[in-house]
Amino acid sequence: MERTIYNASVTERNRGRPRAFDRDRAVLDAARLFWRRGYSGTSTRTLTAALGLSTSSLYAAFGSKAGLFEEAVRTYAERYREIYQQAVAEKDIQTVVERILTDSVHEFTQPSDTHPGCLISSAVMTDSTSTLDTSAYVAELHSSNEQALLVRIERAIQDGELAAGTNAAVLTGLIQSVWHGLSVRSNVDTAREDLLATAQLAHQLICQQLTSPTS
Amino acid sequence: MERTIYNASVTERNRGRPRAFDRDRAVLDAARLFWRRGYSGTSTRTLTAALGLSTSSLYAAFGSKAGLFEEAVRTYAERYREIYQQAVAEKDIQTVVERILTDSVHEFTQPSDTHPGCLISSAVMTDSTSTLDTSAYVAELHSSNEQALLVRIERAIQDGELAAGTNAAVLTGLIQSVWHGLSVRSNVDTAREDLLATAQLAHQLICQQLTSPTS
DNA sequence: CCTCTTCTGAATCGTTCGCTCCATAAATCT
DNA sequence: AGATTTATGGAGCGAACGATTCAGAAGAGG
Repeated sequence: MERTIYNASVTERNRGRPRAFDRDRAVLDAARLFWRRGYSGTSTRTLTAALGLSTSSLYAAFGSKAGLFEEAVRTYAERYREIYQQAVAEKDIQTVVERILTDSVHEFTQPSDTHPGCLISSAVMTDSTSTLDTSAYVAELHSSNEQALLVRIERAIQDGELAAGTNAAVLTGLIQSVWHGLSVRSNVDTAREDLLATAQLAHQLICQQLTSPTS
Repeated sequence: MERTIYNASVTERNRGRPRAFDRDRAVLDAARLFWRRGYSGTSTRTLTAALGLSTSSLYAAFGSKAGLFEEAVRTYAERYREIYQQAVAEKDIQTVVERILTDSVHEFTQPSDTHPGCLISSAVMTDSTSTLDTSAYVAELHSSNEQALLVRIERAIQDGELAAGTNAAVLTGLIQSVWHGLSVRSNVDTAREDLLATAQLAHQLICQQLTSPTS
């Protein structure tokens, strides 16, 4: 019945009084707050104060606190999906592994005023107060990324890029574990160069050993 | 002034009406709730309902919601500290790595009625509403564990157990990343055997390659 | 100009929050 | 036994929560 389509970045109909704040910017700022304080830990008053807008503006633009949260999550989730998709499209498996890890680290540790860290692994899953849809979406994202990587690794094994005995599922699990671990450490304190060094070492160990079928 | 020492597991003075619930058990149950729903996401009413006790009992036993949270965190944190300390005491570095990863996975994935998963990496850091003391404590714990591992790895390099060129700090960071990643994945959906396989592969890649100085 | 549409600010709704109070129950101590 | 100490259960406190409402402000279309 109600056709409240909380308009996305580009306003289609520009009649009426124009919005006084930058919508995309508000989503980014909100994401950073949600990431640092969790969903329940971030009140609407905190949001409106930090974003510099009033309650009614927030609800007019996003419908609800959960709506804003979901949009923030989706915005960042798609970045990680893109990283995976671009990575698995690489020609050799070494580059695939390297890009997944290092590109993600770069994404995790972007200059703080535009980036909230990895909202995806941490804040979402630990707060069941947030909408169930959102956690399902995030679970699907991880599963999707993992699946893409798994398929790519299986192909690499068939192509002889990886040793024949390699267990594709287990290797995928390891890379995913390192990825999640990098995400966690980026949220705590760890410097970008340290994370990159970790990514580099992981890439090196995985590729140098598994490419030579001397196992 | 007030000497409210919310008595720990063993009651020293057993005068007065005895407590009707198992205090330790309540801490475990509370930890599981905090882990799944976050600090702000877990209300005192949820806690009292799940733990089967009344508000006044909870506050008499733990002082406050934050007090119960802190005790839950510390309880589990000490388990991980112990895993690290026992692991770094092992004779050869291969066993050190293996024990840190596999023992932690076992701890992460204990039968669900007694275990909350890794409360430490996730729920605590993402909720700034929880006491600042707690996050500082958790940060110190991670730093302490990492330091213990770093020292052990440096010794292994000196002893020739690891290749001379090995960068101890980076290797420590990788193991920590895998550890955090295993923790995250245990919180989501991943089966114990998959996590163990990841731990095993990580151990294998790290040890087989770095022990032979053919790098 | 006027009308239509949309956004803004303030007040405020009902609910839930963490927490306290108090009368009562159940144990120990003398 | 009585006195003392501690735990329980229920009612309810003030504050903060997410969300709503509405009169007015500010643009666009005619």
